[in-house]
Amino acid sequence: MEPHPTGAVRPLPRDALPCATVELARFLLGRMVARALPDGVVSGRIVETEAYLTGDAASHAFRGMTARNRSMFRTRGHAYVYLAYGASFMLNVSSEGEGVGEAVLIRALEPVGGVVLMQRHRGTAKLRDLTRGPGRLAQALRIDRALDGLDLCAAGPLWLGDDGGAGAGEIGISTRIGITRDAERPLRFFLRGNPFVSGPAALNR
DNA sequence: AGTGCGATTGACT
DNA sequence: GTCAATCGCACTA
Repeated sequence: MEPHPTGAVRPLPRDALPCATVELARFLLGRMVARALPDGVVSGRIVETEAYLTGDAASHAFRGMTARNRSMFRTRGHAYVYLAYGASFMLNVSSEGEGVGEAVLIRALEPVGGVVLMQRHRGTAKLRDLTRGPGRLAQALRIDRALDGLDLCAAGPLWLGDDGGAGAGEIGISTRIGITRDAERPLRFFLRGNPFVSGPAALNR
């Protein structure tokens, strides 16, 4: 199917999302994230994800539910947004059922719609610097803690979508980036060869 | 109440 | 390639 001519991003209904976290992380590759703002809609294609699982020492939910991570425990398709290193917001999609603390981190997008807006938000014109990395894409889409807990399966300020474009392509797998505990698990997924994937080249093969 | 530490980024050598 | 900024949060006492 061709991308919709107007660039519209149809929301993905919840029952289209795989329940299992690793399956969801792979499923989301090639799908869209769309953000509605007063000046227009900004969107990008997901090219890199990571899974955070139950019993995973790298996960924020490892020690149970807290005020920060409670959105991870919602049923699949809800936003878990948190601030990392005091400066960068991270967008996750909750997975599994209500009460299970698992999620998929969106690590990189390929810019699709509203590039001029993204350039303004990021303070750079360079396409490759707009949404390569979880903190960068959050800034490009103006995602912050106010969106934590949002349902991403319906049109609203932020949603997951399918524009009918780009089939996923070949999926690469590696260890996750920037963690120290449970660092050897192959839970990072990316579209091989896509220039908007973050991380060191050695992990992108 | 105090402390240590990040699911990162951008500036710099 | 190296490295410091920055602050909310979870943990200790």
